Amino acid sequence: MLDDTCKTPDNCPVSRTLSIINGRWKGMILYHLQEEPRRFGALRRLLPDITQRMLTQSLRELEADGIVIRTIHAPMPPHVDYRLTDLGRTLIPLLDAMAEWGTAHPAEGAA
Amino acid sequence: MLDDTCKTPDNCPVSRTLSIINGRWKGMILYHLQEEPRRFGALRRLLPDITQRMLTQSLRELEADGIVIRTIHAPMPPHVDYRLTDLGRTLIPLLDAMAEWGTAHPAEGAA
DNA sequence: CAGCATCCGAGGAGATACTG
DNA sequence: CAGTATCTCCTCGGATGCTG
Repeated sequence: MLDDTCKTPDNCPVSRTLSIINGRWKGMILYHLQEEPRRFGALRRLLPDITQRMLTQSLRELEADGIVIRTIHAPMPPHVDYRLTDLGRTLIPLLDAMAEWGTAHPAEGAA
Repeated sequence: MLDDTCKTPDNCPVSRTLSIINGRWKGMILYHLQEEPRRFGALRRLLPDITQRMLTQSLRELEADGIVIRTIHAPMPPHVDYRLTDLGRTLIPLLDAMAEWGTAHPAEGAA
């Protein structure tokens, strides 16, 4: 029974989980990091409409939450990649479930 | 392979799923509607910090997305309750998974 | 009881220019 | 290539007051 802990977002596990993947892009970034590490430029190509600013900011926040790790492979020319941490990997079933739900229920409310 | 459909939030099933439960309160509202229909005032008591404005707005958006149904049982004095639709009920496993994840991983990144 | 109308501040998010 | 710095807009969400 989580009712008692779900009076305010700060105490609610559901809200805390959501707060990690909130924002316009984080879900998609995590989605693209599921299979393999990706370079900054690779993510930009996978998400054509994201700005560098939002990609950097989103990755930094995910890093601060312990979800992704940033690895510098070469300083010059710059070569950085991002991969899921072990903690981040535990989110994969959740991402899969969301992808599945979104695929199974495409905008039924808007019909 | 969802990679091709996940270039922009509008096309990404993950993002579309998230867009339904986005915002500060929707996850918690849905959580409290899992078990039984709730009256407006009951939800306010379950979520002491939410404002009427945000509760109304969140419920209206969930209604527009086909996730909850608003039922007027008596016009005067007003008696309204909210319950999950069949579509809304399909979100329960997702909510459970999020609650479980949030419980299992309490702010590890902030450690 | 169950709302609606209005105002307002904080921060999410985009565009653009510059850098090691 | 992989960023940082600024500027700006706009939406989210809170506060308050009023209503059938």
